[in-house]
Amino acid sequence: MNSRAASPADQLDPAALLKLDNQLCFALYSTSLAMTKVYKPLLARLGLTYPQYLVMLVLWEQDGLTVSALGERLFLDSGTLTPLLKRLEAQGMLLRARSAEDERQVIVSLSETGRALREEALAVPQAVLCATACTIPELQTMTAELQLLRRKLGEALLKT
Amino acid sequence: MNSRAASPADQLDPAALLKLDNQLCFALYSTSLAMTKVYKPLLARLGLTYPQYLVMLVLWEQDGLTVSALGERLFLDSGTLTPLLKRLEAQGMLLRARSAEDERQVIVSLSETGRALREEALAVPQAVLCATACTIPELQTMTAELQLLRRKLGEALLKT
DNA sequence: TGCAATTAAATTGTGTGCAATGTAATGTTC
DNA sequence: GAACATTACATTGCACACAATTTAATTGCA
Repeated sequence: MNSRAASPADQLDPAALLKLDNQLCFALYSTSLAMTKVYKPLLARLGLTYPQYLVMLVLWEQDGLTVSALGERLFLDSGTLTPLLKRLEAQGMLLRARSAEDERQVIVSLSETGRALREEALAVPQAVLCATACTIPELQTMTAELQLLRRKLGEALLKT
Repeated sequence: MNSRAASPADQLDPAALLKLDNQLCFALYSTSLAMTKVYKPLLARLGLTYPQYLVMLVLWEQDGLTVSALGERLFLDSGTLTPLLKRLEAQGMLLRARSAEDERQVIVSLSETGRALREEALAVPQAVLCATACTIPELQTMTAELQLLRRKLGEALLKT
């Protein structure tokens, strides 16, 4: 028998670590999916999916970014962004144009429609805030914790 | 001018709420994707994707569940699970069989291979724990917070 | 200058998520 | 007990994610 006391809740026991409800990864994964479901009806009114909304959020902050700059901001690659941006372009939300200085780059810029959509989007965070049933400080704390975790995971990935 | 002081960090300002880095949803979404990337090489050795791993975690806890019971546990529907389970079955990890009592139900049970895979999987949480560079209590706290948020979002979804 | 190495997007292929629909089995009601 | 509703799963279609590869433009360097 171990010198350390064993218990069902013991988080260092490999078997306990394997339980679904003890795993941060699953809490993260399932909560992220739940969040997307909350956004879905709100964004449907704007004609956007959740990843498309993220792209618009970035462009509303800074217009005229390249695909790779968008990707760095969102942690997504061209394989995800290229078709997504094409759909947004087809909807008339933005324009994609090869850069004149560097023909390899594609500059993504908002259309008038896309820029105007920001006004409609201003109501979205409030509605989500309400759905979370959390206070602003609670949300800020959790956001900061997740950003820190994301950074640590990113660093771990580099070492791989 | 408002009676309340305005500042760039003001979280009640609709424009500030729309900033990408102020949004919990994006922290959640991007961190969940980063977590999946950390799992990827670890699970590749087991021949599993991350959602497939989640199914195996559930079955290692309780074998012989129906598709809908698996779905309730993982917050996924049959449109996601059916093809995923078929792939796991094709890999020889599990068996799918119509229930004798109720022919509408499909019982999912581990194969010997699938049950044996648990031994290999025991090392996975440790490796992820290491990648997070967090202490166990930190992870437990964040997991509990996320589970609470998931519950609140689930309740908000019912009201829709 | 010439050309290999690098870089930026796009493309391809696989595997989810999920809404909407289909199908077959089971319950329910009169 | 026959018609109808409900349930459980499967299927279809669309939109991500992302690894791997391709294509085209730029850079670096001998």
